[in-house]
Amino acid sequence: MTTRPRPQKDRHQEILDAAARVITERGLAETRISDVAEAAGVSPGLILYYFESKDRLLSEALTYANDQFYLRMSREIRRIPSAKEQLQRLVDLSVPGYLPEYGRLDEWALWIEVWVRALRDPQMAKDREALDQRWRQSIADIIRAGQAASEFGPGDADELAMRIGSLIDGLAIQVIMNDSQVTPQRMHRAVWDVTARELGFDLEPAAT
Amino acid sequence: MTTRPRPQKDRHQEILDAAARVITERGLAETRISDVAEAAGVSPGLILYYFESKDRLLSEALTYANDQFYLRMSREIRRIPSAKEQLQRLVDLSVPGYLPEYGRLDEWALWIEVWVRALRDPQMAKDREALDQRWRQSIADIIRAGQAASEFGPGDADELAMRIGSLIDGLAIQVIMNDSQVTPQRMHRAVWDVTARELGFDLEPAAT
DNA sequence: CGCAGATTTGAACGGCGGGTCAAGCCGGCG
DNA sequence: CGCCGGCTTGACCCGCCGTTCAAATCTGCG
Repeated sequence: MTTRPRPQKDRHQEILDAAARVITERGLAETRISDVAEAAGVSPGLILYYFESKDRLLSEALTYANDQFYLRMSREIRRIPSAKEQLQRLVDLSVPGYLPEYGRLDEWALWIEVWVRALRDPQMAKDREALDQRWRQSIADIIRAGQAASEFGPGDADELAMRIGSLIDGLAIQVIMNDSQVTPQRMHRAVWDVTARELGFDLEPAAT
Repeated sequence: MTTRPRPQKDRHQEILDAAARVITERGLAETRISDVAEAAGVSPGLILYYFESKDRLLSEALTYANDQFYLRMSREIRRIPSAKEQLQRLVDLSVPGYLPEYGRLDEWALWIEVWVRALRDPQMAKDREALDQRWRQSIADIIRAGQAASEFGPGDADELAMRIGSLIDGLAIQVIMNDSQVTPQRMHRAVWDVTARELGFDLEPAAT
């Protein structure tokens, strides 16, 4: 009770990581406890020792993975000084498969699993909303910063963030699905183009 | 062999309809054959008499349902003479829950199930791409018609269709998820607003 | 009416996989 | 060194559900 806050945290995280990997690979529906155990290099029984049920494990793994994803992106963007370049970087990172070294296609696929699950699982619904809100928020923050620095034109930052974020979501789906019409490059151009128009700047630095 | 083209088609469709209803209600993952049987008012065995496996049944049901959805919308829009009003109607119908009498929230949810499944099922991936392509196509057609009639400004209709369609998708997800920030009204305004700007017309008829 | 084939039923099978548990293991502490 | 409690194992249990199948029913036709 007293000194047990973080000792087993390792296992906890290891399992969540393993679960995220398995879900990415096999899909939520096809993920078995034994798969996660194998991926984590432990016995199936141990999984249920750390998580009270398969459902809880999978839910936690999904939010955990998306959280990590966000944190990684967020950390990187925070370093960049100019708002416009921050936004540019955010767009680059938001296009699945655009930067080869980053964000493999499958990571995005986890979002879709989250959505499906959120349709029925109230906890997941709540988590999803929080995740999305934070995402829109960071876009809005960049926009506000850019407006303050006169890099962008005026406009309701939250509204603009919603629009840009949603456009990204909608296009990302097609890209993840490997749609023959919607390639990463085409998505990138579209997003950046619309962003420029909505924020009222020119898009000289077209390529990255 | 000779006179069997359509006699059992009834059952086939009845079952697909039932399956779509059950999936909408319970979610793909939780749908059992016996649920579909019950919903269709037949015995479980019969389901497997008409469909070679649960998987096939569910896949077919998903594409079938989305197909119906599209057909319904398409049929209605074709009646409208002006391109701008066609587009307006399309937007109205595309916002989940915007028109109370139409397109219940759950119908949209089927799309998400399609996406998840398409990630792993090649047949479903192919169907999904066809469905999406047709959808973008109809938007593009309206745009082209509007441009020909000088209702809209110039621009690559396919590109514009992709952008508008994707924005709709991205926003619709949030609305389906019941996001507290993204209400149907707000989505509607955003879509129509962006559409107006991209197509270069004014948005006097704001409300429907 | 009686037969053939298609349709429909529902009981039964079989495997899969989530969850349980009794038994070992291990590290620290007295 | 030996004990204690948390950690870990893997075999086992058990219900669920997709699928099969033999039998019942129905349909139209001669």
